[in-house]
Amino acid sequence: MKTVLMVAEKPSLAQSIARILSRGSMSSHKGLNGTCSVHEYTGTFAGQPVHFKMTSVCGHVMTLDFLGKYNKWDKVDPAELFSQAPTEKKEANPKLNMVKFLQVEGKGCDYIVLWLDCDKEGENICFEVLDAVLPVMNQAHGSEKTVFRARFSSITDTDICNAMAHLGEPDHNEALSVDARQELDLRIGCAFTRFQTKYFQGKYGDLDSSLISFGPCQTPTLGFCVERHDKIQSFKPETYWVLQAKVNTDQDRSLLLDWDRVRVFDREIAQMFLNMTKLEKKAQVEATSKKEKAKQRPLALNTVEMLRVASSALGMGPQHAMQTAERLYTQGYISYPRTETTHYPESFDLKGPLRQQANHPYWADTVKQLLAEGINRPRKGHDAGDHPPITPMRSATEAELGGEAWRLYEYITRHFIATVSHDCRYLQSTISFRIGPERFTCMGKTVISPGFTEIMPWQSVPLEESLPTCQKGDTFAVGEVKMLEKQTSPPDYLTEAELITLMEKHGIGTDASIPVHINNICQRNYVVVESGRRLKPTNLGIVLVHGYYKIDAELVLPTIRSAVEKQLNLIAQGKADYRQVLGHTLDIFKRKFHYFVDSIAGMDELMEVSFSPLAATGKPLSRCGKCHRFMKYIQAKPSRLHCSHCDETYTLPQNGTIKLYKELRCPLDDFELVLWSSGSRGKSYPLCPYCSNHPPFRDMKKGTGCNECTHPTCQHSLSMLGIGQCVECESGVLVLDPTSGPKWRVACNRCNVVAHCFENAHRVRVSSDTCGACEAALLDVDFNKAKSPLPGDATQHVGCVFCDPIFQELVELKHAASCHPMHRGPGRRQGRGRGRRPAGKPGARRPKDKMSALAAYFV
DNA sequence: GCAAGGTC
Repeated sequence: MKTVLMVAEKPSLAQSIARILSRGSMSSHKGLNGTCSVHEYTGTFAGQPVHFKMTSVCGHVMTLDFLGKYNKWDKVDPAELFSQAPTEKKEANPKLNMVKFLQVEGKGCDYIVLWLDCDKEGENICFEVLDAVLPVMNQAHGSEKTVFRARFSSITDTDICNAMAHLGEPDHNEALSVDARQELDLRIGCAFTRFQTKYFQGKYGDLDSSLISFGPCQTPTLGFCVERHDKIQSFKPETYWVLQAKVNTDQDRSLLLDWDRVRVFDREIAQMFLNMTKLEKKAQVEATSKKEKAKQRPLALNTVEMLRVASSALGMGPQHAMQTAERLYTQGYISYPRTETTHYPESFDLKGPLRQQANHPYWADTVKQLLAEGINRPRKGHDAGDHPPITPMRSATEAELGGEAWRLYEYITRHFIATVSHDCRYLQSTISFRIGPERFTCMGKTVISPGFTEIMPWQSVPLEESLPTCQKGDTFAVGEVKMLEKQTSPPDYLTEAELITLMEKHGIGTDASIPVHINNICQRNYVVVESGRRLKPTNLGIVLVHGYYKIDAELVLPTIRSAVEKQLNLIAQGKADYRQVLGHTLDIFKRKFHYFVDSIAGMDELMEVSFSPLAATGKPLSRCGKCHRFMKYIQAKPSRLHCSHCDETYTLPQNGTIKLYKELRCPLDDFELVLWSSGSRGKSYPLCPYCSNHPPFRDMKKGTGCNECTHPTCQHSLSMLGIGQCVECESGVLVLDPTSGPKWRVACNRCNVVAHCFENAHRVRVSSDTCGACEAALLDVDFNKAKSPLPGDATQHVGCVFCDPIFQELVELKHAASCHPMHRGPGRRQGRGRGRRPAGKPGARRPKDKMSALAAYFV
């Protein structure tokens, strides 16, 4: 029997589609990556009995990047990224082992049916899948077709079966347009980002952003925020005047009337109108009207709308809202949360999800009534052909979900119930009055039937006192007419919800990527989220956008993205050649880039106003090994040391504090060492600013401290302070923290394992001897006389922290003990070693003299 | 260290 491989875009869809096509009779198992499942069943295909294997990828299989050597920022001129630098496709998520997985499942299959999402990205993934799988599939017989594309617009039985019955072919042009998009985004984004970052970070010390990024989506996103900022800044309040009249109604109440002219900007004129109306004692009714109006129930919920409401009503950022929604989805509480669709397919079972809510403590009554009286069909929305609108699938309580998840779930559920409820109907009454020559109006709303506003009370028509019943010609006594002086007020900063709307309107990002772009401009310190989730641009954000405007406004305008997308669509439609469009667009941006580089002084002028030059930033901290002058410690990200005499910058590890380390110097370069420590777990280690940026040994990585330095004799090095292999990670070594006394600690030099060793010891040294059982270095400990834990009056003890019975009592290496060879039984690891020996030479002792030690490291 | 797009 032949085998048909079928591939969907994500595991959840593979399952739903397989369930539909197999009519529920399939057997499933997890694939080798633990994420994707394989669903198998038998059926017929092209008139023959076959075995079906339905599985999925996880989004894109591949991602585009430059060849490794072009990712060295110091070695490559960003201008090269436009053409010279070759790109390669890499596995998007190496942990998933997607290519291998597809090949294992695809081996020996005869046909492949591609069930990827029916958009351009999906079409592109089709070819990524084919690249992986075609080489291992059975060869076709003669001219027989083996590759098929299923096109579907919803995940319903009829649509899926229909797609299966009318298979087509993958569209190469659509896939190519995505290839072009990827290459453009990569080359343009990286070139501008690297240039800006290096240029400004090399000049200013208080920029407070480790990355000054640029991108075709994030930059216009920032642009929207700064545009609003500029409007606020340039706003000039204007004074205006309003007439307000009160009339006394029969019921001994008064009624506030609005002036039909709304407002005037000339005080004299307002005064004139006031004088004229003041003469009049009666207000005459000129007309009355009553109109029945409806407030429409909401459209079914899609991602972008959910994100808007999450931000504006629930105070949840889009990134966080998406994470929460995804959790609700994987736990089965809601349907797939990433969808553009606001329309339920005809066949969608609306009553099922509704019934689920019939006993919910908060809305059981509303739901039961709807079920009894019949639901209202949801309004006709937009069908993007991806997934049904976001729908609650299972009832849940606040206690079950907790906090944030509950609030989002509650909103989703209320919204869903609202979509099948009736519109809110109300009566709008209007009375028009004339007082002297001026007209005034009074409006009132009374609810006829609340409809969906019952389940969405925040949408309800506000309760108002009802208007008096009257008719044309009636008169009321004027209680008071007064003139109010008011001022126009500036707009406020853009809310996140408004930004989402703007992005959607201009086609900046997609439902899945909008949260990412907003998050990016926050993380890069271009904007900060203020109360009410309003986005206030920082100085850096403002200067960047003003700089783009000054040099080349297209770099920040939302129009450039859509112009590029138009070109890409031509590729997709087969009306333009992929190479030509790509080459042409890259050429334009290359010119823009060179112009930007040549004109950067224009942006620099703006930077100068807000930021201080490197030399004027920071506090003197440690001495440079070259000129022996103090270098300044620049705290703003990326934190670093700057020697203004040598004009050199030395990057420091981030997210920790830096202190001078006892004025000790590195034996290799004479730089004064600094002590890096992280707050949370009390980890710290000395670090040479020069070695950390220019590692002296081949096996020392850039950006590391003395605890990874393999200097054979320096008292701060891994060689001297290392004890043994880390208890958790594979490559790390536990290193004594020489500054940690009196509560002595050892810490892994790779992962974040920190272990407490001894208290009440005034000195701890790492001995040159190793443990006979596990090869870890022995510790030589001098305890305080008064508090020594040792038997008798002894204060000194030498032993292995893992194996010595006295030390085992004291050392909090609980985790370590359980996986130590002595307690673990026959294990994989041989000895613990101390990591400071060259690998592959078990049992090799540390060379005793310096020369042979150096020789060992320089081979 | 960089983009934007999928998805987990």
